[in-house]
Amino acid sequence: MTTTLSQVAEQAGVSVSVASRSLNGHAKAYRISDETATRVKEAADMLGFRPSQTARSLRLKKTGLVGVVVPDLSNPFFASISQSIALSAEAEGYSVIVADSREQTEHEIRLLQQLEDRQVEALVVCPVGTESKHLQQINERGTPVVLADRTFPDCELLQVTSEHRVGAVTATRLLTTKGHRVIGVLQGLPGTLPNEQRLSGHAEALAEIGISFDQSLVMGNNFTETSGFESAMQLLADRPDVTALFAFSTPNAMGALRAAIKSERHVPQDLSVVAFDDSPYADLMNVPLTTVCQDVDGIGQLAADLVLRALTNSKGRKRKKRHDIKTQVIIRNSISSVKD
Amino acid sequence: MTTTLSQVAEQAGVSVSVASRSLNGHAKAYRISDETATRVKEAADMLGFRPSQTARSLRLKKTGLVGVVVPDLSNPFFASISQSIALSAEAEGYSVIVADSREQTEHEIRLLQQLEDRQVEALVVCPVGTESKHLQQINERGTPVVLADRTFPDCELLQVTSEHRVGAVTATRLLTTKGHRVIGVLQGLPGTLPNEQRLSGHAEALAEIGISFDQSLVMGNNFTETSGFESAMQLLADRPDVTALFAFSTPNAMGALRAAIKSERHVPQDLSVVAFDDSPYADLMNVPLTTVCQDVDGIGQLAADLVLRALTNSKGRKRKKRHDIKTQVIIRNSISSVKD
DNA sequence: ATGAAAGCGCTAACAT
DNA sequence: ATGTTAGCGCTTTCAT
Repeated sequence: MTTTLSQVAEQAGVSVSVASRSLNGHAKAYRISDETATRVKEAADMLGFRPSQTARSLRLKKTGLVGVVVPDLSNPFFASISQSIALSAEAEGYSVIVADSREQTEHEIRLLQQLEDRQVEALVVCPVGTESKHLQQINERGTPVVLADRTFPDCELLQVTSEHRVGAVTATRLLTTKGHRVIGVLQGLPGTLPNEQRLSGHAEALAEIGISFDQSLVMGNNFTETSGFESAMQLLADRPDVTALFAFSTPNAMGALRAAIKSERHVPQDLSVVAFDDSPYADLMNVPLTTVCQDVDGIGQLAADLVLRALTNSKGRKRKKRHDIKTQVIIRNSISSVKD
Repeated sequence: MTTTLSQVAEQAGVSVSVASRSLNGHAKAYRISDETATRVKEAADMLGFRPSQTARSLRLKKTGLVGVVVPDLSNPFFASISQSIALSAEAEGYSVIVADSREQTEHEIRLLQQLEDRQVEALVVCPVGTESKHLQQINERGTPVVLADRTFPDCELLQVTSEHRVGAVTATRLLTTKGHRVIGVLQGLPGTLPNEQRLSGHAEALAEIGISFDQSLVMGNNFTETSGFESAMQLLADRPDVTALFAFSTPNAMGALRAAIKSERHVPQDLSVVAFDDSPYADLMNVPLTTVCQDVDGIGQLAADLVLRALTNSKGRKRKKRHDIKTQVIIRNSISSVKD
């Protein structure tokens, strides 16, 4: 059914080695006569020969495969990152295997195992959970690993993420300068670095004006809309003195807007909202959202860049491990001054 | 560095065949003593043996790979489809290679070639362009191809898409029953089946009330926001008598909303808008959008199902080729009665 | 300038 | 119950 190299060789009346060399452009390096080379190429064309990548991979110990593991491919943030990797990889002749860990460490581990078995040459992972040991092990075993978004402190892997702390300081200042003093926080997944750094940035901005951080104003367990909605509902019920909300993700913020509607608070008159991360349609919302937005493409492209560089370059090169990508403030209309 | 089967065999003091059979659960089929089997497994564990999928693939002529080709992975619609395939495939032990064709046929062809060379066992493609020949050829050469979203008439491939025509009839009726007679259409990519079927459904709904379809009311060249915005601007300028817009995608609709703002028309008072396809936040828009929404997960899951079935089942089985997934109307607040 | 043959790591048909 | 060996399709060393 499928044509093999030896059939091409036979058709062209040469040996497999000559056929291989002719087709791989090693013709002159092996001083194969032009005439022979052409004959081989014609035979290959005629038979519709396509070299088996599987056989090649085995022989060359090079699969041309890059693995990508994300917690939720339907989340536009991770979809964009996957796309960046895919486009860069394709341009260099690599293919990318994507795997969706469904936010669960056990799946992540299983998928990584699978990818390692397939001998991907490098991995980009947006990890779940708070442990990086398994990732470091893979890296030590020889498959370069690049972390994106969810990174780890004290970790020797290449990492790309946003300036979460700085961004959160900015966001909170946006509120405090308008006089807000009781700010509810709709957090994402506790324990993840982005979440903790944003919390710490928030606390820092509060400290600047002499307010101490109040843990009871922090609610939520996930970057999802459900978490945002439920946290906002509870916060608005428990703490009627809250005048502003800081949502840690776009879905969190959407949940907050729904909660505001449901509890009959007008944004921004009765309640101010600021979100970490932007949605493409944030300006078309019933309340145009003020956001501190991440450079998603920047993160994806840098991750892609690092991973491909890891493939090409001398393995042992020393280079910067952590990369923190700047965020950008977009002022819209979801914040008002507190009235006293 | 990496352990091979023969090292395991040596360590366990058996031959490679026994090692292979023990580890693949063929122990009893080959009446290998339990004791031996255990010894092999222990050796494998001890050495951290992981069978090379590459070698396996070559030997078994089975790569365990499924290819997915989409026009734009950052589009939530295609991201969801890719996710469905990935999740289903992973559950069956397959891995998926995703490729992004950037809406260009030439890229699509190149990527498909690449995937075929990698000997993926099946393909799900959301094709670009109006030609299906290359896809049919792949299918005939032995790699089952399932088409999703962008399908083709008179095509023998398995296909999954929405009921575009029916959905469009519904959408247009939503407008005509409110008295709208001059309806602008913001179309997507002309020539694609979803686009043409929606046009035809639109014309059909107009015909029902004795209006003939006016081609000059149709604008746009893409499913993007830019296309939606520009088409709406032009339409509103050229045809001041337009009272309603029918947008063929969520991004098209967002463009329309921006155009409405820019040209100082209030939706729905001065202009009604209906969109084909829903956004998760459509209800939080400044104008909550009335939509005819596609069952994205339904499409993805069925496509995944068909493709995995094609791998498992007897190849020659006769089954339904085309699957049209129902759409659902979601009434919100972007349509008003025409005032006369 | 070309060919023979080894071998990548694995499975399975064929011994014994 | 276990071992030997061919071979999947390719690249490359080592002849010639």
